[in-house]
Amino acid sequence: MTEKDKQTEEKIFEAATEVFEEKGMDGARMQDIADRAGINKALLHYYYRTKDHLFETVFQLLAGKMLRKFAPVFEKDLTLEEKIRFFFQQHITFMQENPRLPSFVLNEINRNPDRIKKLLKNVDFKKLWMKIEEQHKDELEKYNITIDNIPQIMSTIAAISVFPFAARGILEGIFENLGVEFDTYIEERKGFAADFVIGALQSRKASK
Amino acid sequence: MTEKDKQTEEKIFEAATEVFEEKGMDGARMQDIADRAGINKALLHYYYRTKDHLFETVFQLLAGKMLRKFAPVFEKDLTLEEKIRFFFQQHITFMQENPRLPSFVLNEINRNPDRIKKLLKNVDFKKLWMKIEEQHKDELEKYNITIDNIPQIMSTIAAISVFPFAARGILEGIFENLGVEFDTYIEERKGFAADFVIGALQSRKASK
DNA sequence: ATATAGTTTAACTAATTGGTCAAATATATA
DNA sequence: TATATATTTGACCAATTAGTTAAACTATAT
Repeated sequence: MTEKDKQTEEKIFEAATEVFEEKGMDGARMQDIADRAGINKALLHYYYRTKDHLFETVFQLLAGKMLRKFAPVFEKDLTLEEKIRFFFQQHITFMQENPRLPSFVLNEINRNPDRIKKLLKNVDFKKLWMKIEEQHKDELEKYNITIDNIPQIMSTIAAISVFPFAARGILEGIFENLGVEFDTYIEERKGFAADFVIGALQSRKASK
Repeated sequence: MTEKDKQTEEKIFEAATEVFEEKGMDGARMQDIADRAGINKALLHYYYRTKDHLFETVFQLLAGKMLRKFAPVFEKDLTLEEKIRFFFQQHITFMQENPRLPSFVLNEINRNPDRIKKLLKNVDFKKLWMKIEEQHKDELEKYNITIDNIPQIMSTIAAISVFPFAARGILEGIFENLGVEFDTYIEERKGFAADFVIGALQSRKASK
């Protein structure tokens, strides 16, 4: 009972994830989700009352999963440069396994910005910054990283990691023209991104 | 006649642009577009037979406009570093004026990758590379930029420019937490992005 | 075995939505 | 002015879609 129950609920969740990632909230059809889960539409509504409810459940879990991928970086006992390498390695690998996730999450947040608030309400960014500050005091000074420029730097790191997946359609279109494989490009990117960012940070030594 | 004709067609196009950018193809409603254009739904269908036709018209024009913004960079007679500064300045300013465009275009291409082919079929990237190569031979050598790493470098530049708009919802959510204004962040970004990329490229001198 | 509670289904409903049509109105042309 | 042509409208249609319902089925506990 509980066994079968979980099986069905799990099947629904996986099917819904697929369909929502492919088609988005508006493009997704409950019938399509039911079909992929191998069940009947009424059963779908039995488990998740409405499409909105199902979407919200799927979205919050997926978006949370994606955002949490940023967290372990702050915990590890590594130098700043090692952390940057570690981050790109982990984050890009995660997106290789969930290639549609970034585009889906970004888009649905843009379409309804309130959704992000629920996810971020437990995160205290000021505290996070203080943590980094005491962990990497001298490195931050060396690279001239301050609370004032951290939004630019962090968003740049995120951009370099996430953008290839968010813009996959365009990149694949261009790469086709050039004879480049997207998968190869992504594999290379883990190292390239780290080198690029570390290089840029090192060049900041001079300033200040 | 032709006057009023153009007025109506223009009004429809503008309304459709707004609605499609906000809601996407699937979320957009013909009634909503008609309302915003101040006309009747039947008239909408009189000018653009179907929703698909209207969408395709709007999409091709907007996406083309966005992609063409990358072009002038290759024409100008500037040093490579000047070109990088010029690009971020121009491109980010353009997106300030069309803030929903990047997310819209990226998303609709991911949802239907064939759309990009029509846009790129007249662009010869190999030729473009050869052009850059002869314009900036020594600079490319100095920064160790080759045909092999150009996809990584170009996509990184695009990422740094486009990502803030594609991820605007999330960034605004985080910035709120930090007391940072998105508009200020974007204004700063024009310079920051150029410095960051040039710094990263300069650090590549050593390699090779 | 049988009563009970949870599970699954086929058939149905109500609302939304893209698209049509015939009639009305404005505009240009002869 | 009269006629043809282009534009605009309100009312309508057919298809799709989220959600409901009542009945059938299954497993478990007594």
